[in-house]
Amino acid sequence: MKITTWNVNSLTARLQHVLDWLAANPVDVLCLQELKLTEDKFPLMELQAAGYAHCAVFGQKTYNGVAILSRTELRDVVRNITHYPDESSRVITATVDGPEGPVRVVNGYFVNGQAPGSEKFAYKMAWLGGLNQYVGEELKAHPRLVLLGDFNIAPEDRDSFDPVGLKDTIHHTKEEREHFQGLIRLGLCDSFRLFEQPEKSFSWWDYRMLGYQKNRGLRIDHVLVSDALRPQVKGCAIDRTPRKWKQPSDHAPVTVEI
DNA sequence: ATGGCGGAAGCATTCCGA
Repeated sequence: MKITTWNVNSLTARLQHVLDWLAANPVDVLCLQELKLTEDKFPLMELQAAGYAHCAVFGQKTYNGVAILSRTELRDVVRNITHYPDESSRVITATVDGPEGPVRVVNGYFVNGQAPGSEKFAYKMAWLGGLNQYVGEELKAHPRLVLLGDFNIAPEDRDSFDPVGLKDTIHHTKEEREHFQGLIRLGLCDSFRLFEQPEKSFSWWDYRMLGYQKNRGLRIDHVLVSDALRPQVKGCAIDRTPRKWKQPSDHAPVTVEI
């Protein structure tokens, strides 16, 4: 089965791109971030017509918002993370049935953090602590687990177009990378790195300064798979195609095959 | 040194993203 994560930067603005991409890439599960809409504005009819009969939505006006779209049933949906009183809609969790058993899918839009030392960075650190605790508990109950989404963390220097110039700036700090490793230590692995990948593989490029054209990007969208799922992962890839379309999201979709 | 683009809210301009 194929599971994709994609930060669409407004589902209202990007619906046609999502539909066009799904028509060409009929994945089983699509996890979206930055919907920027409330659930009553979610384009359920259009997505159901595209084959995604089961949609779990955790929306919010203007900012944030996440959803899981599936061809098959979604069970035990959880909105938000426990142990952290987050006012933003950032995490939605559901169980889907894969060919070799159920898969727990945790879809997150991680806090951006703006700049080290800022209040928003402190929020990012606290939120990441709450997320770690939440995912640890989910893993105990559901060993076959995928944690995916927009992590807003470039885990290693090779995940940045300019690791020297951007050293210790947002997405590149030791503290953020330590939190990423904390998730790995729960018993997860970065599925993208299980396979040979092109040099300078990124998932986000700034709209400004011809970021995409110059491949000045970051790899901040990730699919982490649990130790129980790891032996059956067949591939993980970033699809840069929709980033070349007119008025694209600044993020590319990332797909794992299990 | 800074903003550069793009979306939302809402109608001029600000906030926010990464």
